[in-house]
Amino acid sequence: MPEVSRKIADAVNKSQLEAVSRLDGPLLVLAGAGTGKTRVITYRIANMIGNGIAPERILGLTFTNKAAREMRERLAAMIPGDSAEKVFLGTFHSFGARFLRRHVGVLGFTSDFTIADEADQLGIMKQAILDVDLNKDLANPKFCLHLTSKIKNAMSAPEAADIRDTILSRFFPAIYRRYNQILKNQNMLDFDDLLLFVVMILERDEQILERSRKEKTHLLVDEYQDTNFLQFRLLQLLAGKSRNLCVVGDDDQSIYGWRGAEITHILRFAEKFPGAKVVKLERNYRSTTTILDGANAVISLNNNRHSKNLWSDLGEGEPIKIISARTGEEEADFVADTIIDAINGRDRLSPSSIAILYRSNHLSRLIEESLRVSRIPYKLVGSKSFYDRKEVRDAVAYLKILHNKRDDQSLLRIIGVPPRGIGDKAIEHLKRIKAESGAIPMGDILATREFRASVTNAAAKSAEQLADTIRLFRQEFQQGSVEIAPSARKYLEQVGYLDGLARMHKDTDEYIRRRDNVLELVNAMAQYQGRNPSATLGDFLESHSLADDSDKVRKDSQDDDAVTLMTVHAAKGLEFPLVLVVAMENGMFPNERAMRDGSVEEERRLFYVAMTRAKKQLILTRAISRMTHGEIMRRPPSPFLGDIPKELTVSANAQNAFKKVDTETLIKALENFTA
DNA sequence: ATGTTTAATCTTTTT
DNA sequence: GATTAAACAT
Repeated sequence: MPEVSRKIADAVNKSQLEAVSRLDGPLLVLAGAGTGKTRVITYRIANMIGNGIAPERILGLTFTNKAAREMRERLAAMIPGDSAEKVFLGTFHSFGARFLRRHVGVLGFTSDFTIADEADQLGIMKQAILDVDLNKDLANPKFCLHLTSKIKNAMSAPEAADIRDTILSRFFPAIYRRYNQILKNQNMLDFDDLLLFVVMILERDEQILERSRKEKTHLLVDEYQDTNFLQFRLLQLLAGKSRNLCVVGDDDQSIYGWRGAEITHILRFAEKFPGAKVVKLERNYRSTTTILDGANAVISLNNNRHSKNLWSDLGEGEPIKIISARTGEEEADFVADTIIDAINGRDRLSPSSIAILYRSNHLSRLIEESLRVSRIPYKLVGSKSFYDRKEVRDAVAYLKILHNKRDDQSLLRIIGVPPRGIGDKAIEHLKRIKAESGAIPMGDILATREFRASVTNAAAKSAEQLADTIRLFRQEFQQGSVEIAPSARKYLEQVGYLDGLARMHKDTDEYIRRRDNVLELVNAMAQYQGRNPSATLGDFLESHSLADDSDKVRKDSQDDDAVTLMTVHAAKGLEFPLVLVVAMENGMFPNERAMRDGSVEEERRLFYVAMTRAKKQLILTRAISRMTHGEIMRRPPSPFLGDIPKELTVSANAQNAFKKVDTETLIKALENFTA
């Protein structure tokens, strides 16, 4: 076994040391919640470098950008020089994107491909359905995208899709092929292609495979329980015969089954990589025994799991609170009151040490209102983020068409925004000519005689202007060594978008707000280039496409010290002294639709993740009735609440928890007192 | 072609 | 309850 530096050996416990020091061959680290997983990974990388493995040859894959960022920071603090910079640490998808920029040529794409976002995918799928002449009532575009993703992730043929509808099952293969063809025509890849194409190239091309294996000799994967088939296959290919593959994960925290993740990968790792060493991390450094025992009791009801025995020596602490409110509003008020008490009361918690978790995004709304009324600073992770605003997406589309002239989706998005005399009719002609001509980019059609002859003078004129401006700035950006932010701003002005916003919104406040959002995007570009001085527009767009929830944080105040609101999914990997989980009702958590898909165990794992985020105190709240779809719904409490042993919990009603005295009663009481 | 009103459709989780 | 598509009026 390789030497481990004294500094590292002193910083880890016995089982952690095993995981850190065994550098060759397959290794599975089963890391329960709060057992120092990130610590193990970073120390392990430091140990690799300490033992002479070149940092360039280490490939660390994660599922979120945030996890990658965190690891790099911790690594940089640990090892001297710029070695930490040289390790590839990133998401599977960003690795795929980087790999494909080099190699995607063999599949007929060019290296300046763009990544299709959800809106692009939907638009392309709608077009594909239209192209195969199917009545759109028969082929739901969203459902088709779902099927497409499943097919790609399983690397199977569209004929193998599991479709009950006989008509759709007959047409789906054609739709699937047409969808991919449109993507290719536009030099675009969807998210799944980012993984699929890497695997295809590695399987097909022995030389690239050998070269890749030599380049990355030591692989490390975080959150292995979330890998899907493509990701598994990628690891298998890259690991090769040397199989220097270390995967870290916790089967109990597998919560992405709906996205194709297969828990069997972690359950059967030792079968797929015979001779694999297995290290279990069971000592929890995070939570009180009350919280841990509660979480263990809940998760032990699952059948499909590695047995494990998580323990901590952090003391019993407070019991788990279960609070019933009459309505969602009352629940939200209770949450705000609890937080005020935690901050100002004897606990003196800082807002940033408090998290409010929920199963689905829309549940944040009521809570937000209460927090605002109570003037509690908060930040919202994910959900309707800044980047989802219409004006920001429009601005991004303007930039995308600049970078990729074949991106028809972006052109269609911006051609009528702001209104410039090109309306439905002109767009019909544009699409018609596109269909007749084959693969000519729509942007080029704008300048053709046929198009100009088909539409009104006004439309032809502004189409020409639009095409000219785009061409002009495309050249500017292609020259490289451009300061992307100022150029982007100039472009958005000259193309008439910023002025257009004013025309589109008579309400000046709204106009200013939207313009500020667009300028905020420009600002984000400047910051991006500040971090990566040689960055091009394409680089910015890629990082924008691959951004995840943890990159999308909406702050309600400038204060960094704020309460965090997020979904349980977004909370994975994080910890907080005080955690509140809201909407603990049957149907909400566990989620009704998820239950219909038969994934009770995954819902339970999700609840396990929620519980194990808490270090000192866990509060679970529910509302007896709640507004959903605009009508009041009564729901029974979540069955998960009953799965927690009674001796670990205390239950109460929200209205008794914080006695609210309105001013009138107070005055009366005072009067009585003075009298 | 564009602006305004009404109807409809959904909210599970996301790289 | 909020966003988006479709229908209608200017």
